[in-house]
Amino acid sequence: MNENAYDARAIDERWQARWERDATYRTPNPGEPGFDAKKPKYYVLDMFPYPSGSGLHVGHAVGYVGTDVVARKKRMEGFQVLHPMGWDAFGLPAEQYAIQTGKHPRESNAVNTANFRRQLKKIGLSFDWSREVDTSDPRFFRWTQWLFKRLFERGLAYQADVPVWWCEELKTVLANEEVINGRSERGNHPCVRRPLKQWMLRITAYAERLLDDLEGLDWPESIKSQQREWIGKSEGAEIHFALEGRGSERLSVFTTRPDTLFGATFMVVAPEHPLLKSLPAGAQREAVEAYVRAASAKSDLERTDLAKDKSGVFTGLYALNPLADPSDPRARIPVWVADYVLWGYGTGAIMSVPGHDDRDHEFARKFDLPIVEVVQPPAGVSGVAQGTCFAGEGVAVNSAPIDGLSSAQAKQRILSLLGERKVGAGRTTYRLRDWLFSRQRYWGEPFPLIHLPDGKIVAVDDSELPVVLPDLADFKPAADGSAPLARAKDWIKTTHKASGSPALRDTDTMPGWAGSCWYWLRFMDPHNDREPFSKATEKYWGPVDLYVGGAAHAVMHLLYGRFWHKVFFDLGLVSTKEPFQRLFNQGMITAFAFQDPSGRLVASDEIVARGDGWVRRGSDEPVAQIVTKMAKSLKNVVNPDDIIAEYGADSFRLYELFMGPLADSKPWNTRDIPGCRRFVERVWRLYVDEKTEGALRPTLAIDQQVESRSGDNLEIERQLNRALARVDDSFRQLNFNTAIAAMMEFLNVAQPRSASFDRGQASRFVAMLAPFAPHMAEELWQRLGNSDSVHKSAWPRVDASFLENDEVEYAVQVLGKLRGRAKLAKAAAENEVIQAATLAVESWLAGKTVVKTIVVPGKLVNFVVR
RNA sequence: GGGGGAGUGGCGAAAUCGGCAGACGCAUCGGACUUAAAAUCCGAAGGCCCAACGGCCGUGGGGGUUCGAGUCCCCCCUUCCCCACCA
Repeated sequence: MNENAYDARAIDERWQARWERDATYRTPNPGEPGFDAKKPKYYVLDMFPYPSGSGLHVGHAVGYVGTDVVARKKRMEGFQVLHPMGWDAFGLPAEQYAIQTGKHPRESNAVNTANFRRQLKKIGLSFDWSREVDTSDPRFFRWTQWLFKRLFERGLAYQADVPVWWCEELKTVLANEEVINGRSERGNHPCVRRPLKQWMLRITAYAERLLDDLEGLDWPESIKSQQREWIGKSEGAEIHFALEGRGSERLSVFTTRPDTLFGATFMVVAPEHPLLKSLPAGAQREAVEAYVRAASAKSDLERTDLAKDKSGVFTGLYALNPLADPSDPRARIPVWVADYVLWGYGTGAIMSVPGHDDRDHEFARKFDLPIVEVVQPPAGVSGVAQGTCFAGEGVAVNSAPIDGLSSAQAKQRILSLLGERKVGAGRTTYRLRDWLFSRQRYWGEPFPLIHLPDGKIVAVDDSELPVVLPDLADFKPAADGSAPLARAKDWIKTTHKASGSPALRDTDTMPGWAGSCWYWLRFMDPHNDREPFSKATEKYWGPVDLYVGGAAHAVMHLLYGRFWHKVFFDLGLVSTKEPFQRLFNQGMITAFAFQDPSGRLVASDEIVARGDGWVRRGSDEPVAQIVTKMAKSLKNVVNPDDIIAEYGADSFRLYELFMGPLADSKPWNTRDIPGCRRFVERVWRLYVDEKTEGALRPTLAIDQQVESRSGDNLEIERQLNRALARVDDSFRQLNFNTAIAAMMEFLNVAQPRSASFDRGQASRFVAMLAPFAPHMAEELWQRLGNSDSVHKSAWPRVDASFLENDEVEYAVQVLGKLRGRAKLAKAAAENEVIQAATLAVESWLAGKTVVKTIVVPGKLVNFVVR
């Protein structure tokens, strides 16, 4: 085979092996050999993957290719770049697989991570593999446990009896976030609520800071707003109502509209409210008990789905408006129970103001309860007087102490009245709940906690970490919900180091999120066996400068990670308040799928192209092309291995980026890849003559210094600088599609002028290409006679003097429509421009009067005529 | 119901500030090279009308601002993602 023919596989393999041998992408830490304190740092991080059994598909890879391009360019620009990769290895799927096969999850994890590592290496990603971490490795989770201990010591971890989501199929407790419409997020199995003793993390203590600190972050606005939504801060008041005939017992409610207090015509408590457990015997009590029983049997799905149709029962109790004149009959308010009031939010009880709250309005209509107007809407807006509900702000009416005040003033007034009488106060409530942090599962970090004979729970000594998982043959949770670790009888028994007394280990494990709450810190100092990471490395590397991943993690991972990070900040372990300075969501890679006329999906491998459409193989039935997620069931999943085998890693990388901006979701189309492959080959032929022996085209072998450029060489130089400027620009929005287009345009100019393409230009173009097509760039760089890696060379700089031509072409418009063109010197004066433009559109101006002339220098002339 | 995106050729997409819509690529068509094909190179191509010169229309739809709108404003439609009785 010809030495000079482009051979993607040989080039990929040669340079991947060389990079590995030379540790080209190894990044030293402060104090290590090779560390250069003068260089600025840049930490570019991918959301590390869960190493599933099915391997990477091209959708996972797009983000990794994007960050790789960033990392490579930053290195060339003189930054010390931290760009690591690892495995988020604990979690349910590995365990489910283990239950089915009887194989230890550790084994399948080793197989899966090996496969992921192999796939990533084939893409030519410049990770510093010496920093690889695996959250299921004891050397890693030792520190997850150590950090949990710090939370525990701070009182941020506590045990509580909570009604939790229990999935019978998975035999586990799930977090609120893992249950969607009453079914498990993973597997879509039905879930029910059930009280169990669980470990909770007090994330609510950080709600305010998690909200406030979003401000300074360079994150997509949509993610910030999702986090704000999730934290759900609302300001209002807690008001205590006395209960008729129940002595000092109070019913407390939370409201954001204390100004509507006098419009409360009934109260509603959640079915779980303790007040309901002490009702006097009688018909009301029986009705309430029946209602509560029915409500608890309902899944959340039913409770929310039936939202349109409100249900409820009168409890027989009356509450008393704390600010009303007791002789006013309106002061006596009936208390109902209804499941539209949620026990988990606020106080689990509300004052119902049907005139000014849509839900209360609906309830009042259904049960024929009185509706009183206490807020007069602005003129022209309909309200209670017109038989509708008005939820906005207006002027208080029918509310003796505040009549005539605006809603805002009225709120203040009511708050001070409540304060004076000690029947309420301002209160801020968050939708965010404490985080249910324990699982009754096998494949997770054991809690580093032990139970003493006196019932106390204490952490094990730091020297006893890690608490490793016992080896089990059966990983299944028990039918009663107890954890699999409870069956490891020898493992459970231990000794309290401080007192020497016997103790039992906690048998719960942490949820899949635990490792991902701090892994970016471990990457900074992955081999440290005295601490999770040293202060010096954190001070140097933190925070993450660019964090790239899917929007799927908008809330949970990013909120949990921020929470832990803030705790670390308070403990003095980290020097920044926030872990991720810039967050970027890559778009989803979708794929084409096909639908038959009835709308059913047809697997892609059953489709053949016919004419300008598609038909199902072996039939004339036309099918329509649609865009969907990549899914096994649609048989439209694309594996990068196959693409790389056919086209090479560089063409694969270029296509991933050329499809569109990194942030956009866009459909994969393997048929488009040859365009990128062709680009790669054309670049190759610009440097290498495939028919002759030399390593380079003869013109490039000569190192000619160009003093003053002219002709084709000048044209190439201009296009090179234009391309470089566009490539530089593409790093702001990570729309590398435009960078690649610019390099293609350069090629279209340089190729026909290859005789004038000089060595200096050739070097700069290879350098520019290096982040995108690193293998071929390295090969050409070497052929240009360099001994060091192109990836350690300096990023070329734009010479602005070549960005513009001396001659510019003006577009000439008449009444805003393009009618002609005029070539002019760049420096041409305005009257010269107008003169030339007039000439260019003479026939369009004939017989008309020019009433106005607009000149945009260097671009356009527009004549407004009559 | 609420929040956030998106809608541009047959397809993926470009288009700093409001200034030549469709760059770049795919597919398509034509040409060169070849015994032939592939590859490669050169060229055409938004739609409609026209023999042609050329003209008209055109960025989901309808209004508006402007000399000029894919871009700004108002209304509407479609679609994707997230949250959904949070008082």
